[in-house]
Amino acid sequence: MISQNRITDPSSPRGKLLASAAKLFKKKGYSKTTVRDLAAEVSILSGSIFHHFKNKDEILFAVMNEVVIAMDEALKSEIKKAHTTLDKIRVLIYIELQFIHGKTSNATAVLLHEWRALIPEKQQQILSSRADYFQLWDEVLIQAKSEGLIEVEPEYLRHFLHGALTWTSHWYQAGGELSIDGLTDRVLILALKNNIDQ
Amino acid sequence: MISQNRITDPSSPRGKLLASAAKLFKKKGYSKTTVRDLAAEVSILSGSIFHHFKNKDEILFAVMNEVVIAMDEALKSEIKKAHTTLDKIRVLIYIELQFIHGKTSNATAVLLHEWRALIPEKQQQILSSRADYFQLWDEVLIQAKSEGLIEVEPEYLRHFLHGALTWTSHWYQAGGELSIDGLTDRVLILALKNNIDQ
Amino acid sequence: MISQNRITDPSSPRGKLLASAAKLFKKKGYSKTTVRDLAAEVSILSGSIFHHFKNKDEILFAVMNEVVIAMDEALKSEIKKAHTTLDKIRVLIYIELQFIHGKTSNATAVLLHEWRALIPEKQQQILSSRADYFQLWDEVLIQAKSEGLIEVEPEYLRHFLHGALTWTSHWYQAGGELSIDGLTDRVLILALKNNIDQ
Amino acid sequence: MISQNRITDPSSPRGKLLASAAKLFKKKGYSKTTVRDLAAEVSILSGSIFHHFKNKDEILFAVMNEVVIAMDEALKSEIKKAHTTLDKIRVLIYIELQFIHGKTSNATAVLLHEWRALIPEKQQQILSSRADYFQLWDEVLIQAKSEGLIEVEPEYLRHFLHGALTWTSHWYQAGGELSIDGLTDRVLILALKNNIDQ
DNA sequence: TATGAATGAGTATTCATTCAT
DNA sequence: CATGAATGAATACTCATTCAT
Repeated sequence: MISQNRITDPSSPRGKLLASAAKLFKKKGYSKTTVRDLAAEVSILSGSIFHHFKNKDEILFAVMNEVVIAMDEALKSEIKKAHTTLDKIRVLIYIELQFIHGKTSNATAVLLHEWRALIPEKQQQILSSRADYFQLWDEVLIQAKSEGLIEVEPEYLRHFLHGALTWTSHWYQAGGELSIDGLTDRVLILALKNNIDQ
Repeated sequence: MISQNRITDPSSPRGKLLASAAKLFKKKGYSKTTVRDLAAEVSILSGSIFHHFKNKDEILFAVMNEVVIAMDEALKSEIKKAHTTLDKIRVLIYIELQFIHGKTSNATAVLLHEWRALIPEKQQQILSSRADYFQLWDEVLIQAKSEGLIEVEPEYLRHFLHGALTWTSHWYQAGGELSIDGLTDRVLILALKNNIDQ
Repeated sequence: MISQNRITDPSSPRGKLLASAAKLFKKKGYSKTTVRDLAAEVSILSGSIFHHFKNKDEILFAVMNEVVIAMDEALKSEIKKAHTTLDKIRVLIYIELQFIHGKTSNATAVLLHEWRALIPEKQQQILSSRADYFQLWDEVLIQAKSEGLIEVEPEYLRHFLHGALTWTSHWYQAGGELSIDGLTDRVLILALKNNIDQ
Repeated sequence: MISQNRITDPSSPRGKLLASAAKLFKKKGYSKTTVRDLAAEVSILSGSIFHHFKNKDEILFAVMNEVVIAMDEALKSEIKKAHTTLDKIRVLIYIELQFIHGKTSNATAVLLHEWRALIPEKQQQILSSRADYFQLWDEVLIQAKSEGLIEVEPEYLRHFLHGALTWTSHWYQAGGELSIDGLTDRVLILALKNNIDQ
């Protein structure tokens, strides 16, 4: 589903490093993950990390940046396939949940929860990469508002949904009794103006 | 509005330390706030901090614990004054927003965003203090469900709302064009099953 | 048995402090015993210690000095009562064991084992107070040598016996199957030239 | 004389660190020797110490452990070469004096005098390594007792001699008028039952 | 590219001591 | 005399980063 353009080959040393970094940053937090931890995870010595990344910041940035690119590409690709505005809203929610709970959950968690660990300069870079993604959300929600599908102002709704979705990483377990589709359905109910019976 | 039982007197040395800690932990993050930073903020020397708290962990815990207690007391007190279930749902949302964006916003931000920095043992303590607060939410939402006011299962809805509210700290600015009351209204729309016209 | 001249009254605040200091210094070592530990032991606050002693060094010095004085007085007094040289040697050994394992064992242990913790200047003071005590040992042993009671040179023998006696604090338990008298007998055997049958 | 199995190569960084640690721990005591002192002694920076040892405790342990191993090996090897029980007793004393006053005097002094500075858990490890050494002493002394060479019970005698020998570090100067052989002779006189004329 | 020893600035924490009350 | 909050220098230890091999 997700195209891998501009994404490091996961079987390369750099790719393995990024995957391990995402895993450890999620598990222990960025600041508590040492470069030595990371080196140990990929069975090299700490000094060798710096042949692949200039410094620890760069690793965090790369983890985040790759997931940002992947999310944007995935959303663009899936939105195209959706024909009604309702379907498009569903895609917005579903893709985000897929990233949070699917194969890229580690990197996505890092993007969402280690934001402040990133140095401000690089936060800006990520934000501008992420603008496209939010733009897609806004387009769909503005259309939905004009169609009377939603009630709350699109910008506010985007923030509300983003918050609700992000927070699922703290309580939702993929593989439990509630599927990601089921979860998507419930979030959709929140978003929509239920005036008739949807 | 908020009773101050079991809360450190804010004019005491300990109280000042806690307020400054909340401010700095919010601004720079717990792990990047040094004990020296904190001491400088209250114009004492770093060693003197340990006259008031056994270690840095204890400070984070105290900041969180006081806000947990205050939230619980505030919610209990306001819920009592609300007569309809609809009013009660509004109170759930309003109180949380008040804590996130009002006078206790620093401490509340720390509670919500520095969770992982807290050592696991103390996370447990906070969680059990917080159980009361969540219990209040559940009681109201279960009642609302039985009255047909909401559609999504109460537990899921609580998580969605909690996420949406928490996330407001990243984008909403109190004092802007949208008041906290206005913000509360919008969140309420999400929560409710709008079958007639609310 | 031990006269209390020049020794602090044990029921006075200073006396209680010294007794507690001896106890703690023996148990935890001087450097690991904090002024706060000591204050807690006598139920005062740490700042109050400095009304009784100028600094921590002084406490260690006082503990040592009092036991040095007491040992000297005890030995002088008991030697007088011994009539033969053999009896006197026995007294040398017995008194030392009595101090190491009797009521003053804490302070004696501190004197013997915390020597290096004392600042050099005060080590000199203790050494000169202790000269009298060693003088008594030397007088007795020189006489013993001239009578053919011992074989090894008196000065060496004094060191050997002193080492053997000091070391008993690491293995001998008063109140066990071997009494202090029994222990004295065994040390005496070492000291004496057993040419006939002692 | 001393085989170096299981002993760190003294020319390696770790070996140099251990030698310097032994020297400083003897001179100033363990607790008064700072990690910075130690680093300065080997001309590295304090942080680099922790490249070789996990913490300060480990350094003390390593110093003690190496000398314990060396003493055991030296004693085993020399005891084998002694044919009579009398010779063996002499070896017990001589080896201990060699360690206390010979090339390994620093480390041996640390083993004997910094015992309490070692954390209890590691004291146990040293004690169990040291059991072999004491076992050799006991075997020889028990044999000596059965041959009528000594009078005092072997276990007590071991403690007395150990104390007397340990104490020599406080007064005996190698290279003075009394040689280590001469010192050994004097201690031997203490140990033996001099019934005829030895 | 990988190693691993060394760096050096930084961290939380300790503790004897002071002093206004 | 006692208090207890504050001091401030010192401590062990951490860790991202460098660099000769």
